[in-house]
Amino acid sequence: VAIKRIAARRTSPLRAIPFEKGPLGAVRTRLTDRQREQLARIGSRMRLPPRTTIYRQGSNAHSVFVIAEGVVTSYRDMPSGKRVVNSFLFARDLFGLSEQGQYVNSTRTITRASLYRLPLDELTVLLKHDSDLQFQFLVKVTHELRESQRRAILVNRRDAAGRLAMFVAMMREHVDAAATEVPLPMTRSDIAGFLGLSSESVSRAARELERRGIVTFENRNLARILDPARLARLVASV
Amino acid sequence: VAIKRIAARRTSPLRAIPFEKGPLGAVRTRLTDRQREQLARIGSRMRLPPRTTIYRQGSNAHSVFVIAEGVVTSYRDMPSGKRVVNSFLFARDLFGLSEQGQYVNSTRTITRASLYRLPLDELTVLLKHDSDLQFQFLVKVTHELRESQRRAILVNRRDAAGRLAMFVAMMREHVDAAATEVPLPMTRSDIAGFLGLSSESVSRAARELERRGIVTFENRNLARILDPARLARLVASV
DNA sequence: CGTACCGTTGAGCAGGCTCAACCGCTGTGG
DNA sequence: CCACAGCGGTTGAGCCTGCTCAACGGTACG
Repeated sequence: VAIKRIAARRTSPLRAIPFEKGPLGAVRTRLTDRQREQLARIGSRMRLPPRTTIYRQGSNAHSVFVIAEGVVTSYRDMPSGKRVVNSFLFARDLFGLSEQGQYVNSTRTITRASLYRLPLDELTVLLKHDSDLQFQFLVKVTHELRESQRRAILVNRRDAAGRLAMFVAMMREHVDAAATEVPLPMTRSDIAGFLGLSSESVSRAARELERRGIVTFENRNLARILDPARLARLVASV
Repeated sequence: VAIKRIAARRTSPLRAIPFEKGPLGAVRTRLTDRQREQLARIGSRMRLPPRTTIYRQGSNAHSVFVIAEGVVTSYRDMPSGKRVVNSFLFARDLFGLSEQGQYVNSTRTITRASLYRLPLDELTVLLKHDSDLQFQFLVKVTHELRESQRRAILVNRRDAAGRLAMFVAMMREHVDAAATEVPLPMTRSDIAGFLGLSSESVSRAARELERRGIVTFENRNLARILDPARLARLVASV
C-alpha cells in the first residue's frame, strides 16, 4: 500500500530550493518514478493523530521521516524547562536529524499527520547507490540550513510585533505567497518557543498587529492579512 | 601545487560528525586519496590576508569554499544596518551556500586564511558521479545545520553572561575540549553579532564572567578559563 | 608617531519577562 | 444534550536586563 501511495505522487516528496537556478536546477527538485519507488520500498507509512510525540531527543535514531501530510514541530526541551522550537515542518519536509546515533531534537505532530518512515541504515545504502537521489537530500538539508539561518535572523529582532509579523509571513509562504488567510495550526506557546518570546508577549504582539490594522487573528488558528504592503514593510525592516 | 597540497593531507579536508556511530560512521568522515585528488583537480587554492571579503550576499555564486587554514566569518547585513553573524568557520569547514544562483550570506576572513575554491558546476558533476564523496558533503551540511540550531538555542538565553559563556565554550571546542586558553580572533562586534547582543553588552558580560572568577579576558583575542566546572554549569543551565 | 577604530564604562530608557488573575473554548462524561 | 473541568489564551502590574547615546582610553596599523 505504501509503495503505491508514494509511487502515485506526481510531485516530489521532497521540497527544497535548488542550489542553482535554471532548468537544470528545477529538474533536480523532483524525483524520478524509480526513485520514489525505491524510497517506498524501504519506507513505511504512518498515520498519527494530533499532538503525538514521534520521537524524543536523545533516543536511538533508527529512521528519517518525510511528511506526506500534516504539520510537525521539532523542538528541544531545555534543562530550565523552557522549550525551544527549532522548526515547523510541512508536507514534503524531511526530518530525523541525528548525531552519533541519537536524535538531537524531539518531534511531535501538531495536526493529524501522515509520514513516511525511512530506516536510516537502508536509506544510507540507497543514497550511496543513487547519487541523484542523494543529491535531492543534499539540496533538502541545505534548504533546511538556510531556513534555520532565517530563523536566527528573525529572533535577532528586538520587537515582538516584528517577530510575529515575520512568522505570519513565513507561514503564509506555506499556503500561497499571496494568501490573505494564514492557518496557524500550532499553539501560541509553540509560536512563542519558535520566536524566542514568552506566550504573553506573543499575545500582546498579536494585539499590536491588530491595533495597527496589519493582521487580525480571527481565532486561535487563523490569521488574516489586512494590509499586505505594510506587513511586507514591517517584515523587511529588520 | 594545489593538487599536491590537498593530496598530501592525511586528514580529511572536511570536518563533521557522522550520522551514525560506530566504525562505519567513523570511516565516512574521511576522504580517500582519490577523492582528495579529484577535489584538488577542480579546485584552486587562495591565500587571503585578514579582514578580506570573500564574497557578498546577493552576488553570483560560482564556487564553494573549504578552509585549509584560518578563520572566516559568515554574516548578513540587514537593512537596518545591523550585522547578524551566522557562523565562525575554521579549518576544514565548508561554506558558500547559495540560493537560486546567489550567495545568501557575505563572508570575510578574520585571520589570514588559506582556502580551496571549488567551482560549483564542476563540483556538482563530481558529486553526482561519486556518491561517497557526496555523502561527505551531506554529512557536512547536516553538521552545519545542527550547529545553526545550537546557535538558535544559545541566542534564546536571556542573560548576556550565559551567552558569552556558551560562546567561549564553543570556541574552546575548536582548540581542545580541555583547553584553558581560548583564542578569540574575532572582534567584540563580531561576537556581539553572533550572540545577538550589542557590543557594549558583550563587554559587560566579559567583565561579569571575570568578576565571578569563571573566565578572564587577558587581551582582546585571548580568553582564559579559570573555573572549567562552573563554566560547564553555566553553559548547561539554559 | 599619529590616527582611526576597537573596546570599555556610565546614565537613562524601553521593551520583554514574571507573576497573577481572569476569560473562553474544547472536549468529555453523565 | 448539557454541565463542568481543564487548558490555552489574554490582560494587567511591576521588575529586570539589555539597548541607546555618549564620552573616554588603548592599541594596532599605516
